[in-house]
Amino acid sequence: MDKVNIKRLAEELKLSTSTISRALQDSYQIGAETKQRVLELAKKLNYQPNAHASSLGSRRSKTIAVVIPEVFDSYFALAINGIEAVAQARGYHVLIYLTHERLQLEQEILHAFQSGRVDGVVMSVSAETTSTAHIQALRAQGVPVVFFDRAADDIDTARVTTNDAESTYQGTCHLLERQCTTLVLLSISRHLSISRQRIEGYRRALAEHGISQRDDVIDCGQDPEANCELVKNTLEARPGIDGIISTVEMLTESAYQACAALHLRIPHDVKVVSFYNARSAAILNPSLTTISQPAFEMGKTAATLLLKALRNPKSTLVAENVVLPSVLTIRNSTTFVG
Amino acid sequence: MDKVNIKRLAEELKLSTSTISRALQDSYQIGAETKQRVLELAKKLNYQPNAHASSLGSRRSKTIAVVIPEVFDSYFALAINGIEAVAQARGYHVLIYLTHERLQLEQEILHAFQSGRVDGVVMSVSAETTSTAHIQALRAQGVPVVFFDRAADDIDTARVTTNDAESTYQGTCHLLERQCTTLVLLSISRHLSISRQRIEGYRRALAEHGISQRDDVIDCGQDPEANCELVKNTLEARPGIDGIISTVEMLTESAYQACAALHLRIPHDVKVVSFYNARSAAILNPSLTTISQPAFEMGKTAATLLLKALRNPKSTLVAENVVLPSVLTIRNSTTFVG
DNA sequence: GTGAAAGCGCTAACAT
DNA sequence: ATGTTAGCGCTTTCAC
Repeated sequence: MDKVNIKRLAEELKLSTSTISRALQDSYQIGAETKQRVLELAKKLNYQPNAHASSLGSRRSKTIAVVIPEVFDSYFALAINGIEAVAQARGYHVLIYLTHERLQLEQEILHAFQSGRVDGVVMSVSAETTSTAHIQALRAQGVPVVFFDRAADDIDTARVTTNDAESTYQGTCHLLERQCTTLVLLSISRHLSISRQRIEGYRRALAEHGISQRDDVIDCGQDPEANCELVKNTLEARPGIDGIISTVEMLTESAYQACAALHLRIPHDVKVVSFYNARSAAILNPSLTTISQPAFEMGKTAATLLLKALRNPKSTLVAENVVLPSVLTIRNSTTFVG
Repeated sequence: MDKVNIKRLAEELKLSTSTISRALQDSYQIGAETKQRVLELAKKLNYQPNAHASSLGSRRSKTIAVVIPEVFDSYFALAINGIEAVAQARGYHVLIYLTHERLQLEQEILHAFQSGRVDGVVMSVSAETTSTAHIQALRAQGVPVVFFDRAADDIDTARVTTNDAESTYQGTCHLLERQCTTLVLLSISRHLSISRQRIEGYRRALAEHGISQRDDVIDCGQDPEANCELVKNTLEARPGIDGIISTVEMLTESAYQACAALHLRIPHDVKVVSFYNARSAAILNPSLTTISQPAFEMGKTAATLLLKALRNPKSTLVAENVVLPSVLTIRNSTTFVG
């Protein structure tokens, strides 16, 4: 029982390996009848093409990499689903790499991609990513990169984002319309483009309502407990706060728990709106007013753009910006309580 | 500017390609000084080894596959983190495949692994997986498979599970101790080993409390709305129900919403305990009593077992069963209300 | 429409 | 400690 490879098929059918190869690729040069025979024997012998040999020979791996900070938030979990859906449909494989929000890891990962392991990359930059030379270097090697959600501003490539500024603006306006007078915004990593955009939308809403605040952006970290403390301390230090807008799903928990610890009732004392994608929003205590990003679609779109670029050899990925809007869903955490 | 490969390095240093190859692999046969020179030039020229050529030549891909049903539940998201953590630490790469709970997809995915694309597989079977020939076939080809969470009973290999029966038993006892008299258990796919185990633990608890019930297992599907309807209909049809135990994170939402729709108060009218891993458990309305699996550790352990097996060529993966206990955390959804 | 042959870039005996 | 030499299994010109 020899291993079944292209050579074996060739021998059995008294054809050359190149004919077999072409037949398996459904090449137009091969006669229908021959194709038929090849496919039949391949199936009969349970032939499985060696992916590495194929990649080596063709210089295309049919593999894309997904580089993301974490998979805790529902956002990235849902985005993976979207990416995987289109990849699977097109016969592509998906390698997952987590940067754990560290620039150095991100650099190492991308650097290694120069080996040709992957044909392209779909990524969301880490919270630490200020310098982007590693991304540029990869692109210079001809590996296309598509950003989704968290993009690097200074790189001209396709990106799929949501209307960060606008949706935060809407969320903030919503709080203000519900009679909030003093707000705080929970943020991570201010040099992240999306963070800045969200803050900008927030500020614009405040400005339009004639409100000027200072020190109203709380920079949180990765540790939920520490963040909870941070929020708690802020709420204690400035008792007037009656509205919280959280820009990350993870921070919702900290906001709720900080309020609980201080016996502040939501929405009575403090109203909360959060970027949030998990279905649990509806069954929180109280149910949460959310800004939810179309995570699945964003992943799907990013992967689609990448695969499209991969189709023509001259992988020309133009600086295209697809914006998929988030939706504000009003629930009890911002109910007006006269 | 030629492409920089091992041959190029060899020429520049006037060494053979094999010496370069060995030096790069830190072989003991190579002199320290030579190694030094090779590594320096490699770095200087930004040499990146071609992963496919390497895999082809060595017949080892340094890649493992993760095959899971979905990434919606926090469980799998957390498990991915665990798997990725150990893979990254050992220089392995992680390919993600989603079966979307479909046996056919799972079969196709595993079948394709016979090509040598991956060195091993960490998997959780789909809800439809009754036949396991595809898994056996892969193992027969010498590709080791480690199960985590959802294992196939009839396959003798390493598996990492939680104490499904025992923890469900505990959760059920907890409900009974809180004076519940009529329970239902929300399940998916009864032929899944873990489902059966959980049901068994549940039944044992009931039996020990002298309770015999019928038709108390509700078989849910993948659609949250449909599941909600199902739960609602059951609660309506049998008004005595005062305790729900949900065996899947996703079903918690359906349980909560069904209760809300019927104006049943949790925990007053109905108490709820659920397998649940998301941090949001603490801020649900009411906060949820959970049985939480050590998801990250389970992923980590499964990957560790796989990589260990991969180290010795004779990939002997014995039928070893690592059980990491879940923890019951009591919150308000099961508070006793006299 | 099919075949011959030269790689793809690296690994791994086998030599020395 | 280093070199020689075959592959690994497939793709892809270039012939016919």
